Amino acid sequence: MQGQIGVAPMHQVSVAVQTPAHSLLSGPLSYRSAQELPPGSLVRVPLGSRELLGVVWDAPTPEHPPAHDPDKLRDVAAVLGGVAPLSAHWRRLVAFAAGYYQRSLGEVALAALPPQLRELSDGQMQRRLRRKAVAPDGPLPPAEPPLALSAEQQAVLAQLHAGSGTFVLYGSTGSGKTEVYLQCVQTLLQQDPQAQVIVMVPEINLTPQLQSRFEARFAPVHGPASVVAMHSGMTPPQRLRSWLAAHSGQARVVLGTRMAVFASVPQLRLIVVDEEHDPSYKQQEGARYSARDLAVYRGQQEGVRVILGSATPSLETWHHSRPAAEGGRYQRLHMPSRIGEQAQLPLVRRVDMNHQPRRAVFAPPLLEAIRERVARGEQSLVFLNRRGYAPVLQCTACDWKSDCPHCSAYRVFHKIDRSLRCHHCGYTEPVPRACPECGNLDILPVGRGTEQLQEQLAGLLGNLQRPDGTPVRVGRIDADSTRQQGSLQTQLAQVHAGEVDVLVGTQMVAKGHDFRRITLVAAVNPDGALYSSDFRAPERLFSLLMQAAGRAGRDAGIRTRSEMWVQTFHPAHPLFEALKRHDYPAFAAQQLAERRAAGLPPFSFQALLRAEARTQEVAQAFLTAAAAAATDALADLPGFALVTVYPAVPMGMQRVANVERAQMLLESPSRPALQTFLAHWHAVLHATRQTPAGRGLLRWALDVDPLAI
DNA sequence: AGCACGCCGACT
DNA sequence: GTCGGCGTGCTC
Repeated sequence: MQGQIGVAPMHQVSVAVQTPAHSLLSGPLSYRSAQELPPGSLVRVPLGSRELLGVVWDAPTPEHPPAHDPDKLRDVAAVLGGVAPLSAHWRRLVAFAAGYYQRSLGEVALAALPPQLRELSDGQMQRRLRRKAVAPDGPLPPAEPPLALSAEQQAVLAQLHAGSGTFVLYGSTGSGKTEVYLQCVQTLLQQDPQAQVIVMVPEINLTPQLQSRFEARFAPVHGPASVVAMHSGMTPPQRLRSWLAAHSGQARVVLGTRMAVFASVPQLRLIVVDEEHDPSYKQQEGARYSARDLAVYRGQQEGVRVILGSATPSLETWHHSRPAAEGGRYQRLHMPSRIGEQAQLPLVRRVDMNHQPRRAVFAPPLLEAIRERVARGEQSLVFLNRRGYAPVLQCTACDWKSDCPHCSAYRVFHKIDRSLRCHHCGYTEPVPRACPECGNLDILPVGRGTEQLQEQLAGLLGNLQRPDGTPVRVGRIDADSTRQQGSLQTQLAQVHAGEVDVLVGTQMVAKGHDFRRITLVAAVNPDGALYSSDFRAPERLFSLLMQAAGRAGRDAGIRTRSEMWVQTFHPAHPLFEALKRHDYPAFAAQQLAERRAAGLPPFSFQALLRAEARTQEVAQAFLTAAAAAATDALADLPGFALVTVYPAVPMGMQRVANVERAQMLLESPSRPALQTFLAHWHAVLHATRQTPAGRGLLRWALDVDPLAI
């Protein structure tokens, strides 16, 4: 390299490398290169004493000269020649995400690449690329034929093919949304031998099921590597292989979780976001992006269709899909009917807990209904969104409770291993024999979780027999029972095989899994979300209950109409009224009216500044100083007056692992005004950290479009 | 954020 | 005398 100085002209390149947004090195760094490197090239560059993977961004122009002394630039160490440069579309997506979510370009760019790319040299890379794809054993099975479509599905498919832009596929659980995705993809892949699509699901758990459906349909036609998965549960080599297959155009379908929105897909023709309302699409650390929102942006940029599918769309999406005459930007497609012989939606029954025996966990009529199901050989699903045996342990003599010493939360009692576990920091201890405060031997569980429900149900149904004379079995599926790799799949298989009569579970079982023989779903205690301080709690509850209800009665062979039972102290609540009618539009209209009146999203835009420190005072002092600095430094910005900065407050979970957390809400009716404010605030925040108000601060972060406040 | 350099306590 | 604690400061 050095020998070429003065011989070959040296080029200057800007390179995005992984630098945190907090440091002063937030933009791309400048390097010298003997070769001219097209934007998007992958390179290795020296930074300090390290050598890092970087992405060539744009060459410095006269308008944007390198910020650094040109004589002190270091040379690009290596070019990953085996990998084609990342496209301008990909770079624009990354740049947009970095700007919108207030993170550094390099951080977003590198997070969007498979981690193993950072470790491989060009030589290793070339070897990896030369390795032939493993030939499948024997001939491929014939492609699974497409299913016959209902009239509704056909109409929707026709509109998808005729139109362009962003679509909302609003269809009940069981209305056959997946088949619509499959056939839409099939047509696109047939039309264009290079076409590629991205299909996203909210959770890793849901990928195997969908992947096998896509593979059965497309692998025999387009090759064994035509469908690849992309999620964080894969090993680094698997992720690299999928990424390269997508980047090289070999993979035609990229199926994955939110990270898949950043996949390099050169011939993108469609993005599907299934269950688009699901909160999992929002990344909750690092760059806090919404994969659903980025999918819509990416679709617009690349001029390809985006399908947002849900039975209960997010209110933001629903609002955007109002009629175009009212300002809607997405096209709403509706599939109201369930397909198959069992076309009815489950009957929703509300149980007024005010009129049930006091302290009853299960209302007698619900128990009776479960017993009937067991006797008929049908399955029931009991849903409670709280794992463990009891959320807190309490002393009967003094006021001791099972607090976590490191967090502002109770430790949860897990009877299975007699432990007290903090669900926030993980701190676990054996249950004390006596009260640690006063020595009293009577310490009692308060409230209940899935473990306790399972135990109580087993007790209440204990004398019951299944039709074949064997005793009733009560199973449980939650994050605790599925901790082991593959254990969820095993337990689901047991449920499918009919080994369990009553299944107790958290929201994990409400999402996406088909239970063919379940004819009763019960929500034991859903009232918590009705009067929550989180304005999105009702939306989440409605969606969860609709999804849970959708688990029931998907087997055409079962003749009894399935039922969804809701135990509540507020049976007349509008949320349950709408649920009873399966009336999402009514629920959405009511919620949107409230949001409009209160000036909440989607009628305003929000961001949170979060701060962490050893003490609450230090965390809040930083936030308050940051707000004051904004008033001083940003007052002349266009739209400044449209941004409301609320006072700093402790976070809902105030202390986690001995770190105090505080936050400050920003709100504006104008997204551009909020964006302008945030973009300029960044430098101010950085400077505020250096002032006395930033002393002792552990870290700060911005969350744009936060889901929970 | 890494990873250096740098200046003070308990060990082979 | 050195190994190592983590406090500031720099990285194109």
